Amino acid sequence: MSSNADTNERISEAEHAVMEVLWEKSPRTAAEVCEEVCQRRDWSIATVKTLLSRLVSKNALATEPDGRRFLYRPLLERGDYRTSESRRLVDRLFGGRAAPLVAHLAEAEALTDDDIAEIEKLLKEMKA
Amino acid sequence: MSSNADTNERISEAEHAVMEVLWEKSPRTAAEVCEEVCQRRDWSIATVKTLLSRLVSKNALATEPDGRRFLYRPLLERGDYRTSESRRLVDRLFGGRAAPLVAHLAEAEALTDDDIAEIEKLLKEMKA
DNA sequence: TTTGGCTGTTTACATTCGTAATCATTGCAA
DNA sequence: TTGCAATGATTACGAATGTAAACAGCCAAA
Repeated sequence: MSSNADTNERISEAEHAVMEVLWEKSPRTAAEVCEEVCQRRDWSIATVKTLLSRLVSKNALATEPDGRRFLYRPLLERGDYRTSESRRLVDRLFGGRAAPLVAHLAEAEALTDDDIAEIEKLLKEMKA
Repeated sequence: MSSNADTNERISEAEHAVMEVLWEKSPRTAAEVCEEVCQRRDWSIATVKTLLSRLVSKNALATEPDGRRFLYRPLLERGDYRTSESRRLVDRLFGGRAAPLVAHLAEAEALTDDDIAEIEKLLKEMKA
């Protein structure tokens, strides 16, 4: 069912990159998060600290003190985030219906044969 | 195959609302666009004019003079926009694979039975 | 011919976002 | 004990966005 911390605030793309790191493993310090993303995104530690703060004030992350620094852990769950972002897209672009999205992906050839097979299997299982 | 005006610039959500109106029917004047969205989004005509200008400078709309006003028509195609936005989401949230997105929608119960039936039919047709 | 509306253009202004630099505190090494 | 290094907090600042108001040009009605 997935939980719900009241994360009404919207999470930006840069913030999302930080969330991904913490979803993968948490809790972590700011420095540890930086180790994971700073090279890839060409960020400085300062940037990471800013993003962490913003995520804390948006209630997407919780902190626990560890000596004189913080350990950060997600409050917002990855599944919930995926759900809300997916829903936003479907609402905005496909009138709220998911089927047209899949149709579109199919037409746009964004689906490989493997994807198609996989999705069919998924749907079959769903109905069972 | 869908065409390609070089619309590199990102289109914001408010701008997208304007695009939808013009995708539905074009060309239209600023006033006509306003008729369609101003109530719904609680915008003034001034806002619509700003958005139209920004879309023109982003190469998403073309104008043709009609007397002393402009008629606006889309350059960016709806299908292309949907494709790029969908791809963005899939890349950002699902590692670039569409199947996990569908799986997620299914798990999140964002798919109705009708959706599932419809998607199955679509996929079946695709393979044919 | 004057003037009132429309039109597009220019300017405005508060928020959010991306990306940091600086500041203040504090525990640890010398 | 004292100064440095690490860490969170505060401040910064330009670009994009949402949302408009002000302005300038011009056609049509009076």
